[in-house]
Amino acid sequence: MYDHQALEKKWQKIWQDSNLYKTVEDFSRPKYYILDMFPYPSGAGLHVGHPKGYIATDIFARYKRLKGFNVLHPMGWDAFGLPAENYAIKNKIHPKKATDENIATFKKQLSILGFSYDWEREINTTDPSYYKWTQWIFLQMWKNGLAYESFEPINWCPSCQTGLANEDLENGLCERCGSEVEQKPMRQWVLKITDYADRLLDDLEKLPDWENSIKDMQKNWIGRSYGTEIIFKVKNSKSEIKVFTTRVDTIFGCTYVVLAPENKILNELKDKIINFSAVQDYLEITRHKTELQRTDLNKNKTGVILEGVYAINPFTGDELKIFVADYVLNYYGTGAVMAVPAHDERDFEFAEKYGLKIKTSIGQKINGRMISGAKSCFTADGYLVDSGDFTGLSSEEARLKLTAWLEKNNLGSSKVNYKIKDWVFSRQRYWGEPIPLIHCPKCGIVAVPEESLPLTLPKVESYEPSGTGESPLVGISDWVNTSCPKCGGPAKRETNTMPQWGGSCWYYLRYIDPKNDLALVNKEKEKYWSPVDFYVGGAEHATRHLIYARFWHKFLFDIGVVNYDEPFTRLQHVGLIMGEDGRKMSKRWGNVVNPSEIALKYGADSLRVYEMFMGPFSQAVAWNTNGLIGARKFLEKVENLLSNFSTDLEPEIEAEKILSLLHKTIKKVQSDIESFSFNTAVSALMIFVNECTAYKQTTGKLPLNKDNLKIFIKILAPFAPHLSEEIWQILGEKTSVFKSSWPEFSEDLAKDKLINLPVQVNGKLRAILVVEAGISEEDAIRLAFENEKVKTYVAGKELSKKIFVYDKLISLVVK
RNA sequence: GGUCCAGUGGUGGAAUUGGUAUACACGCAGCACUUAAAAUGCUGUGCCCAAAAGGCGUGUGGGUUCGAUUCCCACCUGGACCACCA
Repeated sequence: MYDHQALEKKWQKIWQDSNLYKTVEDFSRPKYYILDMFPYPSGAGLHVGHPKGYIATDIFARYKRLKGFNVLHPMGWDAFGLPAENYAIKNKIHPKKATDENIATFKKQLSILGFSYDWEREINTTDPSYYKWTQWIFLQMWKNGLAYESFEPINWCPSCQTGLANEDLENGLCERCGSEVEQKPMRQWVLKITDYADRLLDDLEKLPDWENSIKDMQKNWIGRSYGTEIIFKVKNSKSEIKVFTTRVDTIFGCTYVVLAPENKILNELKDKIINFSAVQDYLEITRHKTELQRTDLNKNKTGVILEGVYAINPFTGDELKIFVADYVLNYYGTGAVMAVPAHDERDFEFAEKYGLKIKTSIGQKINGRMISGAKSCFTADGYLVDSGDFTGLSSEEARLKLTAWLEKNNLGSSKVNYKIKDWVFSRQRYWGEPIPLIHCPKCGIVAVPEESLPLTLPKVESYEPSGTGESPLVGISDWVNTSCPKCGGPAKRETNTMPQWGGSCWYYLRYIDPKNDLALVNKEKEKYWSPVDFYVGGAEHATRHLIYARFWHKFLFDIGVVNYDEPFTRLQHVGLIMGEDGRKMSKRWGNVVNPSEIALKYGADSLRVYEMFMGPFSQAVAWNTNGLIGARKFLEKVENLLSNFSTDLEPEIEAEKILSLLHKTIKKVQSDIESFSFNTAVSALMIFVNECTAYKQTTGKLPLNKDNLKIFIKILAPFAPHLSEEIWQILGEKTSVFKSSWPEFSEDLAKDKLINLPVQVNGKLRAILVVEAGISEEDAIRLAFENEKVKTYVAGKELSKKIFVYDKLISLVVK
């Protein structure tokens, strides 16, 4: 047993007093920038799941320092956002005060775990000297036409009283409070992320060290699809209906056309629609539906025919019925689709319900014969049937030829569509960065001059949303009423604030140069430290933070602020730690485990080792206090083995086997840290300690001399820094183990002299030969045949095949 | 419905350019120490069989191979993300 509390406290103080983790600006050394996704400092404090990623990056940072790298490993706070604001409303406390208190709690909790952050670089997104630059970036985007004002309907959360981006929804519900989101036309600021959609997608190729799962999620989210835009003329009218389809090859099966309820063309056709009042009734019903009701997959598809108007199929000249139906979304493609019930399930469902014609235009070739006229809907590619001049072509060929025909006749063109929408970037709430724009009745929208940034948040009496869809800032007339920077006349400030995701889009750049008041980041420093070499955090950020940050970074690259157009070279996501009951840790289930309590009771080192040992890093695992005790026992064994070293006999013997094991362990731990396989690294350390303990028990001596024991402490140190530092000093060292260097292993020593060589007969394991490594095929086979066990299986049989895999196995086949 | 990932002992998991399946840890059982318990140490622990020998065994079924947890095909189950995206 060792007194972890005293020991950990002692070393944390010494490390802090000696500034051990201060980043040195030595540009001559190779750098390594390893970053955690910075936390939102909530009132609830940390639970044991939060530090999992921080422990991993801490181990990695310590390892890289030992390897001789100049390491940047900072921490900060993503502190704007709704929870602090809601807390402020409830308790009448300024959100800044609540935020500062939470940060203090978080920082204390983190410090107990012994992380090696350079706290001199701490940043806070709510600090005006920080958000000055968030505002500055916004202004650059605005000046470059990437931020625009829009009045389109957006997602509105009635409970949070704010507009939301598409990314902020979960199954049509507000991700934060679970309320049903309404579509509400709002004045808002939007960032043109769609301008970067292609680069965001294509440049994923530049990121081989990102996990595929995250890249796939981003690809999905961006959702690029290649297709064709087709013009359907409206009979006896100048109006035309544009549709987007990826399956132009099915167009000869098109039997009607469907418009989204919000499609503007409805207004154009108004006078021709005989049953317009029925149509209006339908639009009214749709308007009152929530997004959730409209997109519910189980719902019955509904729609109304537009009597008296017909669309013309550009290929066949057929007159097609036109419907309005809310299964067509106005915000994707053109807000209108050509319906091919024979080859699209949604259209099929709709056509069946309303008794519409179903016409096959794609068939399959089976055994060289065309099979067409499938009874239900056939959605795969095939060969065109009943398709005029295009009959017989494959779907793929047809798409090219049909599109070419449309282009030639000015009836359409090839077109790319994206699922990703422009980013709704304004919130009607208080606790966010003010958008630095001014509305002047004469000059229009004018930027706050850069030299007067930051535009700070004014103090308000009440943080309640105004209830009118505007932020509480509208009530601060002193602040709102200002003069136009251009003409000097009276003008009003923009009262929307930025969403929580703003500050986190570029924070990793600020750590490089956190106190610079003249620039976002000094160019020379940026060139040295950027990009982030390794970024670790939760997978829930795959389609928000990580897309947003890549977008901003590319923009910053385009305007020359950064020197490379991708911000994060390697990305690793951390798996959740679930409660002991297998459920997500939450107050609601009463299964939250507090890391500070665990660290005080069992030691920070035990917690660190356990969290790394639990299972594969990226996988979700349930917390288990017994498992934690196992990690604690391992450290006690280490302590027991080495801390009373000075009273032990100085070992003269170098037990050969254990020396070899030591070098194997260095090799294994090193490659496991590099690949983030901490669970097997810990296991290798345990195996080594078990062997030493067993040796000591039988001989009463340690199997290794002091220098070799020090090597072991070096590789243990990143995992259990406090205990390792203590033993390091007991072994006679005066400076920190973290000022030493990572040990080199000897390939020669790490190799086994004797190996097990399994012998299989007819695919079944029959014997294991212990032989010298590097044994020749001839010798190995001879030994195999001399083996009694093998003899019983091969005796009297004919040998038909023998396989020898060098230092791996022998496989004999007999008949 | 789409995209992706995963199914191995009582539990967390290990092993993949195809080569001894179950490392390491937890749990459990037995033993030692103890008046006793805890702690600690030792031993055992995939299944069938009293044991040995042997057989079976990595979700299910098939295939390729001297050899498959690993590769291929089909299916089942679970998870993550997205979802009427035309």
